[in-house]
Amino acid sequence: MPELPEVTTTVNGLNKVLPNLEITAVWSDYFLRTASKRADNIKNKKYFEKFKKEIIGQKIKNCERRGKNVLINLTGNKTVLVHMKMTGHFLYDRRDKFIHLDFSLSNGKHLTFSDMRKFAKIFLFETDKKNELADLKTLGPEPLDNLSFQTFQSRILKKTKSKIKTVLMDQSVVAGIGNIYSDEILWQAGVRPERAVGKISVAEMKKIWSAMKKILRQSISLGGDSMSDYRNIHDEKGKFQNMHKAYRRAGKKCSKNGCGGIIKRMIIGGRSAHFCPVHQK
DNA sequence: ACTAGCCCCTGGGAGC
DNA sequence: TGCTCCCAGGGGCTAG
Repeated sequence: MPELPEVTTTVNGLNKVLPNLEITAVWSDYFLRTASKRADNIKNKKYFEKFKKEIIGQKIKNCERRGKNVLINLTGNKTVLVHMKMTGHFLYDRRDKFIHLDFSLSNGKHLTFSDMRKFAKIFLFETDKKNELADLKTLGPEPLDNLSFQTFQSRILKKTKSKIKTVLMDQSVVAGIGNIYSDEILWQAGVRPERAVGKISVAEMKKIWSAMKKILRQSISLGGDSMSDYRNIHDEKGKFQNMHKAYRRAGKKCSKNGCGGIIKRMIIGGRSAHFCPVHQK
């Protein structure tokens, strides 16, 4: 599912093909069977018509990532925000069975959005109001943006009683980490996902901090994780799923040297957590 | 202010 | 073969 490395991969791909292209038409069928309760989402037909009218004729300036959100900056002080949620991904000049949004571009090609489970959240806002946008201003710092250990630790420790996995996945603490990477980070750091944050030592916290940076960077270098539906904009799979040590490996041997543990699965905060009961303490 | 639990959604896999 | 049931889960929302 798209977490920081996958969204980064998508945005890097989009920035290679989209800048300076004009949006000439927009199509969607999101609202056919899905009536969004939120007025500001293209799943709402009225909103989609307005969205369409406002972006046709605008040029794409560039794309950026903030947390798990894709921001497509357009001319005319407009930005499209896309949260891909579980199964969403952009495709350039490609289609698949689950296209629910299609931008026609001035070079004759299409930017499409595949979203099997239709969980995505997509809306338009005024670029200069970015700092006031609730979806963005509640996000914590970017883990790969010179996030110091001191800052990381102090943000984590605001939730002393909460479980470390839940806190790592809390977007207001640190932005961009979801279920896959929280499992992998904690496996690497040797810390159990259900440990209360307040009972984690400074040495362990440092291991979590450095594992977070290492693993996110490693996944970006592998083009992200395609165990589920994620594909890059050319419909190619990433390779991080081949590196999993914990996520979805319940019942398999822990691959840490000399460990001998068997990966276990448990539910934490309504999400499945995977960990090694031997070397993760 | 916190958390637990439901909801959105649909394909894939297991079981019969 | 084909049906039913369960599972995947980010994040919004509500009830407690």
